[in-house]
Amino acid sequence: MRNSWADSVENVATDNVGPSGGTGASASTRRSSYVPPHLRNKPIAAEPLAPSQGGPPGNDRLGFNGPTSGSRWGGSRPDYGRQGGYSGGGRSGGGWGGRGGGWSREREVNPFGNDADVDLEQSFDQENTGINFDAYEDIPVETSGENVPPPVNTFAEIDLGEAVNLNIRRCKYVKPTPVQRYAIPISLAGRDLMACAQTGSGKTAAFCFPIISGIMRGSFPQRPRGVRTVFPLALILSPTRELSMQIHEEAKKFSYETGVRVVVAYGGAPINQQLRELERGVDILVATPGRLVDLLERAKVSLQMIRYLALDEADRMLDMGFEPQIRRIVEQMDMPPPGERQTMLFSATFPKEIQRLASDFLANYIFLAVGRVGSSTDLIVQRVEFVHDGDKRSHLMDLLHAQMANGVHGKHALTLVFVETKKGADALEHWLCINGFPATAIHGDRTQQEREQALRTFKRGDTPILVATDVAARGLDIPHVSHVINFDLPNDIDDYVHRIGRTGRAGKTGLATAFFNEGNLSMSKPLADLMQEANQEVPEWLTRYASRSYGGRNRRAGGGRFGGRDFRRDSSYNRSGVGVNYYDGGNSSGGYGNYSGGYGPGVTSAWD
DNA sequence: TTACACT
Repeated sequence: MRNSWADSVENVATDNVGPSGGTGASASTRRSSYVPPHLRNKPIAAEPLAPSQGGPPGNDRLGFNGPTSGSRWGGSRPDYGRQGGYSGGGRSGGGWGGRGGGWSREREVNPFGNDADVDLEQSFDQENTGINFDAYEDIPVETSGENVPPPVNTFAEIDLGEAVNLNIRRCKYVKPTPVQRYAIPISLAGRDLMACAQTGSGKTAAFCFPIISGIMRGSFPQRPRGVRTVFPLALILSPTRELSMQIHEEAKKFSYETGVRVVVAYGGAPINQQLRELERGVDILVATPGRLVDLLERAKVSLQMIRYLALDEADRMLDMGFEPQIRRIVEQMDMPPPGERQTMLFSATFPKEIQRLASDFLANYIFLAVGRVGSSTDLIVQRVEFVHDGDKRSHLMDLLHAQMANGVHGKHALTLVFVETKKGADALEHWLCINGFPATAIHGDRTQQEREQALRTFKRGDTPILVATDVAARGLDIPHVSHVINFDLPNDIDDYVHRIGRTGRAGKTGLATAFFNEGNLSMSKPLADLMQEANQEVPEWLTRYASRSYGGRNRRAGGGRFGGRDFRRDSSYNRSGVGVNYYDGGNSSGGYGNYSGGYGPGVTSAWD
């Protein structure tokens, strides 16, 4: 049902974010044969498997047994340096028929919906991708580290395999985003990676594609069977339940009909259903830390077969609240150490002290910084207004009324309002509702059902205003958020960066308004600096506050147009200062000669 | 000090 205001914004917000993830759709009927998991990696017999052959016994749910060999991708890649990695390329003639396969005989739900294959033959124009590639022109990129693999320009250049390539087309991805262009070759080369890139710039695909293709072509020892413990090959951790769900949804699209199984586990939901999913088999586990620790303690999951570890929103995962849990998972359970697994850390912000912590998890890693696509660029118009606490509600009301008067609201113009506390979120939601604004709220004191419901009605536009705590600050991809209001400013500039990154997604423009008052003095300088960097109009009064330099504990991760800079380059972490050349400013060649593994000479001792 | 992360 469309009404006039919806029509009026239709032209403004015409993003198209690919196919919706329909559920209940039947699997493609084209799939005529099935290669069971326990045969997929068998040495290849002379004849390909007949459609009717094989099929696991009903209780064969731990898959991938038997000696492994066989890669459909026989060609060898240039070796970019990792010794003893898991990139099992080089063999030829193997394969499992390119028809997918899987852990159980049940049909895999088509995450693309019924009609996904219909237009596969059409040529894709950029209108369909949901990503405005023009916005990616001239994105500045920095890489550092030893022997950095060169970026690619097209998916065709990347050897991800037929099945993944098909999913890329189903996703209507025309060409890789900047972070994908750099991160995928790095990851395919088996290298560890620390990457700064705004979510919404294709980060999830950047770490999922290499993991999926690596699992498909890799050879792994037989996973124990007959026990209630499952042994995933890849672990993806994220700081919130909703973000884990979102990663899971995406990963299922990327792995459709590849035979690679993705399972999600998070708290607030009944554990039994998650356990059942796990017991049906799992290659890639997406999880929040708390629930994963629970599963590990119950010995339902073992990490001893982990070959890929990805931390999304890695700086959050390593900050005070999360660090002990993450260390426990990564260092104190049965996960293979750095060097024996491949580790990828992604975040839009990477403060140096967090980089230092993170380097414990990495071996000879490459640092990658992709200029922000969605936050401190001109894609987001940032405004700051001086509003006393007592005036915030009426000021918010003014903003919302003004929006409505301009026709900027409705299904395609959602407003996300960030507050500091859970109580504050409830209070503001209630106040908005009794004042006639269709609002809902999401925060950690609501039940998981309520949280998911809130996100759903917000996305659908049924409640086009969402009041949120920082639970919604990171990573969530909510199309059509046209306005982010920082009703309460966060205490940390990086949190601000993540919050406003909920708008201006995938190359589209957005508006971010912040309410500033005496309670936010410590934010004046970092906020003014950030806005300045982003060519935003900085109000004169904010510059005045900033020049008085309050607080000062608010670090900017890096300068200029980047979300961060390799802390190994910072001389304060490098006492010796002797010609350590980690850094190649032009992302091209040369300049790695002095790097000798680990963190490099003079660096390891810098903080111990 | 808050928020997030398991029953």
